[in-house]
Amino acid sequence: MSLRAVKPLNETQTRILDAAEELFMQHGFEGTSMRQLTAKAAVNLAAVNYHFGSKDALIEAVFRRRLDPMNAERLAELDRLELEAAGKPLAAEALIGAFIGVSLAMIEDGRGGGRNFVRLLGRTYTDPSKTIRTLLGHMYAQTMERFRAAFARSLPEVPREELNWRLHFMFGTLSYTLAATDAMNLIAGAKPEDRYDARQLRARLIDFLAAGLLARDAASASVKKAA
Amino acid sequence: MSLRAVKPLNETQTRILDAAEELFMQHGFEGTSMRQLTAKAAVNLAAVNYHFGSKDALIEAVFRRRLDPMNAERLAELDRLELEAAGKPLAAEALIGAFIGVSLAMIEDGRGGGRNFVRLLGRTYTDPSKTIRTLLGHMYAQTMERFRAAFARSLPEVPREELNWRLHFMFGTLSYTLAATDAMNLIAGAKPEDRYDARQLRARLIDFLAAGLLARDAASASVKKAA
DNA sequence: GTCTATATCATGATAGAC
DNA sequence: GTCTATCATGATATAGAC
Repeated sequence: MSLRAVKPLNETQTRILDAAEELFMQHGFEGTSMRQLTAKAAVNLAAVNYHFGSKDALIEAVFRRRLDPMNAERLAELDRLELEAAGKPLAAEALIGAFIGVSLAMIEDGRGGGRNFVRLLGRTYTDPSKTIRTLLGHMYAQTMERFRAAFARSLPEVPREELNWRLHFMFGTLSYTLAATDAMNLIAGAKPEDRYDARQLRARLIDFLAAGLLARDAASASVKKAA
Repeated sequence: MSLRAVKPLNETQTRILDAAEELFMQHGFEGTSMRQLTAKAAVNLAAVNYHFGSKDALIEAVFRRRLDPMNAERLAELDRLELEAAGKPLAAEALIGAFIGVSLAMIEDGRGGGRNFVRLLGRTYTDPSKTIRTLLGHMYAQTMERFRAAFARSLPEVPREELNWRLHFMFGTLSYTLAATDAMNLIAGAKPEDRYDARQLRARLIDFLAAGLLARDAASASVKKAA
């Protein structure tokens, strides 16, 4: 939860975490062995258990190292926006930008491993394991609640339940976009890599998502009639 | 590729495939062992290798059993829509509905295992394994090309590259929505299960996605200026 | 703190009886 | 087609030397 509960990491621990986020991204948690992991990190086989206790505890540490600062940054940006707005509701575009911008900026952190992490994160949002889901749920709890409330104030004309769904869709789009940062897998004529420019992607996503969030609410009306 | 290349399955094979799509969905491909799988299917440990040859071949069979008919249905619906339209471009809403409807209908197939499959499919779209990605790419190739062309005719005012991105975002939303059919994981106050009604979800998704696909193209214009 | 060596168990695959 | 038994390998984790 708290930011300062994180102990400083020594070099061995950092190398383990870096290797872990790359291998977990490539092969999943269960598909990555301690042997692969310690070999890639160039540390001893026993080092993971010594420093983290177990493989599960390592998984948690991988997320905690990046996610706690990322969410702190999101909240700081939301604070800043709300201070500027002086009580007025924020534009949906600004809220979307504050939420997705932090992740997207990391796509371009190739050497520092941030890119590996956000791809891993994108995949993990859809991980069905209860342990993982609970872990992510806790790490995101306060951030999500603040943003949900801010979106509700920004879009008072969208019913609460409809808004929940649209926010769900928004996370889906972000999650998939992060997970697939090396290819538009299914789009036939699309070019990969070189077009994954974070700034441009940010602008495209904001346009797409803002339009979706603001869509005229035909669905819930028509279904209410049918039900 | 072709539909009729699929051999009829006996009961043992069907039980193996049903167990596989549930376990692969829950624990991933590498996290599922043959022992778990054959135990759940109530068949002998050697049966997978006898009937399918290997674990990898089983994975392919799992996707082929459902995906080939699903894509055939998508194309049939597209044929039907284009016939009706008699040469005129189709509405984006109709195209979205034809593409996503087939997957969404399977969410409600609890007993038949269709729900397990679409959740698995949602996860697999973001699987980084080259083998898996190539497999899905091949299975979707013709379908994607036909739909991409139809969307391009439907939305002539959206530049080709921008449209590719928006379709990418659309698959992301669908993928995540399918993968997370038991919970809006990250949305705090949201209720799960009982609200995952396929018809309502379909309407909500079409509204959201159509608005996104049709969004005024501010992003690519502003970035072109900056570049 | 780091390493080697090893304990213990699970894995995918197959050979061969029925 | 189904089964048991088994192989070779690789898994996580730890004990104990340095």
